[in-house]
Formats: sequence, structure tokens, C-alpha cells
Amino acid sequence: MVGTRQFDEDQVLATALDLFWRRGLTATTMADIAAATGVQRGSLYNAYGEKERIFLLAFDRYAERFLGAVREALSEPDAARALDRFFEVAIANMTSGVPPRGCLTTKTAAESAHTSDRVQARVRRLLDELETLVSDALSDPAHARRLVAPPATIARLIVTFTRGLAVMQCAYGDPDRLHTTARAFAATLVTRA
Amino acid sequence: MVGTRQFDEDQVLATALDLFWRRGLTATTMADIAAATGVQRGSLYNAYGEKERIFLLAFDRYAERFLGAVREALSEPDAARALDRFFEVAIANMTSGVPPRGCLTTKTAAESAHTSDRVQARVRRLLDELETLVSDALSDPAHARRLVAPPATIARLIVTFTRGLAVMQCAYGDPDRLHTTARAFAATLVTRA
DNA sequence: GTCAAACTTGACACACTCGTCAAGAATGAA
DNA sequence: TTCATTCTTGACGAGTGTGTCAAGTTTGAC
Repeated sequence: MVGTRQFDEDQVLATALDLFWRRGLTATTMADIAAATGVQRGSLYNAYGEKERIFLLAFDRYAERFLGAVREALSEPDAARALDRFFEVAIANMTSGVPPRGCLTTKTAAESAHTSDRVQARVRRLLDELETLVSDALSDPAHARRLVAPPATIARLIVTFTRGLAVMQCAYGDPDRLHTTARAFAATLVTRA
Repeated sequence: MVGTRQFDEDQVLATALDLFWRRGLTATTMADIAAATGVQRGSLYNAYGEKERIFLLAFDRYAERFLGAVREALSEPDAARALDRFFEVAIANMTSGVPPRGCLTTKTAAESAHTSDRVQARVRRLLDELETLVSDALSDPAHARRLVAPPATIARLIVTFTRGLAVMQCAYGDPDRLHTTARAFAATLVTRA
């Protein structure tokens, strides 16, 4: 490498992620990213070629961090508590930021009519990985015994419901509502002790 | 009225609704609507003033039709069957059109970062009305007896979950998956007979 | 039939976006 | 210190979007 990159890629991707998260892929412009990072638009095109490449790199970071937090939450030994912690993490994700940014996965999925196959595939991959993570965690016999349906089924319900929570956050912007709804939902999934 | 409107408002709003439904409010342009309806852009501005007014009128028709179909579905006397029929209607709504258009309410909610307060209020109103409709239907003692939680709680779970189904349709475009997931969800809400 | 009100038409002004590119600046290997 | 390579900069071209407007046309009340 001779002419060394003069901006901090980490910082650029972190800032870009925040913008995409808030405004969505389509509505975030290269000018927005340039302004927020202080890096010239031309430099961004030189480094990444196109907006979508930046989005994909930012999305991958988001996915990695989110799945890590979920994995950690699901390590809880008690089934009911594991579910509660899962929803805490999911809700924390979609209410993070000031003002709350909502859920990047959900917003991107909802934009699918305007996004490339690559972007849609990333979204699906994240949802699939999330479902697998939840399903695997719930497959622990100590958990599975207390569930009202097989772990794989419950996992799909949970992933789907979490998407619903994200939409509710977009519509109502009320974190308390999300917590209440999530707890009620979790309660329907485990048998009364 | 002297110079009479020369286009069919019903047809314009129906066509505009289809466009908004497929592409979303922001991504649908006045040029799109003009091209699809055959009405000049200028005439649309003359008649409606701005894009958002067309959206609101189209959205109101959508809401009315959707709530009507839901009301009809929920009239089923058996609780489990009423829920199944509700989800049939909801899924039919979000898989209608070729290719499937998804759920307008959900897409619009997900776009909330770029839409006016008026638009957001319409979305919330529809979701509120839907929740009330479901809650009222489930409050019938014959239904309530079989539910695993109070009708109001179940209604909120259902509305939230249905939003999740809509996101899944955006992400996977697989109606069968929606039906399977919905049936599994409905099964968790009613006590085993 | 007359005529004012309402509608239609097509062009216009302005703003924004994407992606490109040539010219200049910075860098590290030799 | 040289110099090829890579990065940065700012301008550019092409396209698209919104909302406006003056001029022309249609319409129904009188």
C-alpha cells in the first residue's frame, strides 16, 4: 500500500451504520454519509465503489453484534428467563439510539421491493441465523420440556413476533409497550410452573 | 361544478393504492401514478395538491376494506376457527397481487422515519382499530373462556404477530410459510380442547 | 348561445442523487 | 531522494423528483 487511506474505516462504517439504521438503505445518501463522517463523497466511492457495498459491510457488523448479544442472552438456564432476556436484547436493539433507531433488519426487509438480491439475502441470512440460534438454545431438554410446542416451531414464532415488535416500535415509538407485549407473548410459550 | 373532472377518481385511487402498496409511499412518484392512470401529473396536482393527499385517500380505502374483511372473519363462533380465519384474511391481504404486494400498513409503518405525522397517525389508527376489533370479538365469553390470556392481551399479541408475518412476507415471499407460522401461533393462544 | 368557473396540458424552476473522472496530494518502498 | 501507486478533491453529466404556473380547453348554469 502506497497512498494510505486517510480516514478511519471503522469510524466510517460505524457512522454509516447509524445512518442506515435510522433512515434505511434507500433514504440514506452518499452525501449524508460524507457529511456525517467528514470523508468526501469521492473518497467513499473510491474506497467502496457504491453505496450498497457500504451498507453490506455495515450490516454485517450490525448482524454480528446483534447475534452475539442474543447468544449471550439465551445462555440463561431457566427457559422462561432465557426468553425474557432474549426479548430484552431484541427490544434494546430496536430502541437504541436517540431518538430510537428501530430495527435495521426489519426496516431493510420492509424495503425489499427496492433493494438488490444481495441485500435481501443478507436480511434472510440474519433471520435464519437468529432462528437457528433460538431453536438450538431451546432444544436443551431443560428448556424444551417447558415449551408448548417443539423448539423449532417456537423459534420461528419468536423470530416472527420480534419482527412484529419492531414494526410496533416504528408505529408507536413506545418501548414500554414493547416490553409489556413481549412479556405477555413469552408467557404464552412456556407452561405454567 | 363547472369544468367537470375528466378522470375517474375511483380508478385513480385504486391504481394509486396498488402502486403505494407495492412500492411504498416514498418510492412511488407522481410520475408513476400519472403513467399508471393515464392522468397527467398536472391534473393530479390540481385535484389533490400533493402526493400525500392521494396516499391518505388510498390508504383510507385500503383500511376500510381490510377492516371489513377482518370483521367478517371474526364473526366465526368457534374461537380457534375465528383465529384461523382472521389469519387467512390477514395473509390473503399481504400476499394479494402478482407479484404479492406485502402489507401496506407494515411497509408504511417501517417508513415512519420519512413520513409525516398525518401518515403515521393513519397507520396507528388502523392498528388501533384492528386491535379493538379483535379484542371485542374475543371478548365474547364463548371465545374468552378458551383463551390463554385476557382478550385485550391476546388482541395485542395478534396484531403484533401479524405485523411480524408481514415482515416475513417481505423477507421470504413465501405464503406457505406464513400459513404454517400463523397456525402454530394461533394454536398457542387457545387451550387444548 | 354566452360565459365564468374548473379542469387539463406541457413547460418550467429548483433541488437532489448517483456515479465518474481528471488533476493534485500523500505515501512508503527502493 | 526518487517515483510509482494510491488516495483525495471538487467539478461534471445524466437522470429523477417535487411542486408551480400560464395558457388553453371543457363544461354546465343562466
